[in-house]
Amino acid sequence: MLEFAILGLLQESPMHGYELRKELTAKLGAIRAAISYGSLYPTLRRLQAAGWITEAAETPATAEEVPALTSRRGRVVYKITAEGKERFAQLIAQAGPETYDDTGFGVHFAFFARTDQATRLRILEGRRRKIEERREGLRDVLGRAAERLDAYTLELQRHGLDACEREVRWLEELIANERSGRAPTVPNIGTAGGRREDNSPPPPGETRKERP
Amino acid sequence: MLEFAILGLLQESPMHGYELRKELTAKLGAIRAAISYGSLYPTLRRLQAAGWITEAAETPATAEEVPALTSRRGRVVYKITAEGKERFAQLIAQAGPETYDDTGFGVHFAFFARTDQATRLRILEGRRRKIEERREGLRDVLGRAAERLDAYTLELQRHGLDACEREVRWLEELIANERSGRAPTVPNIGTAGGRREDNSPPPPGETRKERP
DNA sequence: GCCGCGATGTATCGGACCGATACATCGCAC
DNA sequence: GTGCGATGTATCGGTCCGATACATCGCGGC
Repeated sequence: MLEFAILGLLQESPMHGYELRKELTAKLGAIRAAISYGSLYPTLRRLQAAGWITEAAETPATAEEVPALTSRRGRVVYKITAEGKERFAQLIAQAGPETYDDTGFGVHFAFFARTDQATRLRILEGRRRKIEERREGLRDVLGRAAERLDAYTLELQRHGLDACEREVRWLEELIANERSGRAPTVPNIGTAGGRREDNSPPPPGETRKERP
Repeated sequence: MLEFAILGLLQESPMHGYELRKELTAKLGAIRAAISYGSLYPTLRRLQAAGWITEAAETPATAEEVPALTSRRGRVVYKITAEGKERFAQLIAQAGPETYDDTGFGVHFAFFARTDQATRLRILEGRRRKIEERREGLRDVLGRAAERLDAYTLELQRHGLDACEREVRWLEELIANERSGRAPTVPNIGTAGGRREDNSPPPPGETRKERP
């Protein structure tokens, strides 16, 4: 999951660890609290070892060989490699069952702008099925085993059931939107500078559903 | 978290691993999918080593020394010890910040029937504060940094914000309920048999809020 | 009669991720 | 001129998951 998110973010612009964490937190704020350095840095090292990202020099090589003492350990900027982009595409393509749990779905959804429409549809439907299953489970418990559970546990189930029903409706809307081609996709993705080299789908224009 | 849930469940009745997992899944179905054996069994061993649970013999000692071959490895039933109950009470009392994240809160809430009212209130308010913070973060992103993010990411944030607002309202209701003494607490907790030895609060009678 | 198969049941292993902790630099307010 | 919060990199122990292995039991189909 972290691997996927990092590769996705670094395609927008090179970043160092701290920045990466902030962006990740902003982008995934709806899903999870904040990713930990204890997983971020090891993952970065792993991705680098695999050749999917590389370190980019911070100061543009004009340093006159001076340091050696004070050992000046500046920030380490990472950028994605061609292999990394390939890897990211591959991770999108093989969206498996783990893509449908809460975190997995959220992270994939956050990068839907870099995902082709067919895969978007597949993921949305997989997620819907999973939530429907959870919903049925909760209904079963609330129906059959209600008297075995205390009032607080029941209230928890009710709240969970409510959230499930709500998410299914949300997913239905998104699926209908995808099918009709009016996906909520925004044109400009990359950072400032106007270079446009991502494989995002053709932008069919802003479409927002109005809330009644 | 798992430790807490196991100690809580075993206070209702002795159980073996498989059963424990099923009950856990039923009770926490609204929170998480299903707990893994890869964490359940090691945790059971840890709790046993700490003296908080013990193995209870499955067949009531009438086995006539026969086995030794076929090695008949039957199910292992665990029951909580007095120290275990103490540990559980202690875990409730020291409900810290980790109690307010999604999983932690859900698990604690599921055992509110074994939690005193003051602690229930403290946990509900802590959770509310945490969700309010997340909500503010999402509002910030949707307000200030909206143009930096693509339409899918924005939609994710909107959905998350909606869920936050809904949960805050839910928590407000629960808090008001607690304050007025009309907590949704059910009298009989333990398994069949009528033994009543838990420290649950006095049952003020079923109180259900009607949905308009 | 026996064969498969799904439910029941215990267990381990590698890997992902978290929370706490440590430590260093920079700018700025007091 | 000094403390302090933001920026920044890094490790360690521990929790939990997912895959996998393996054994038993009851039941229906052939």
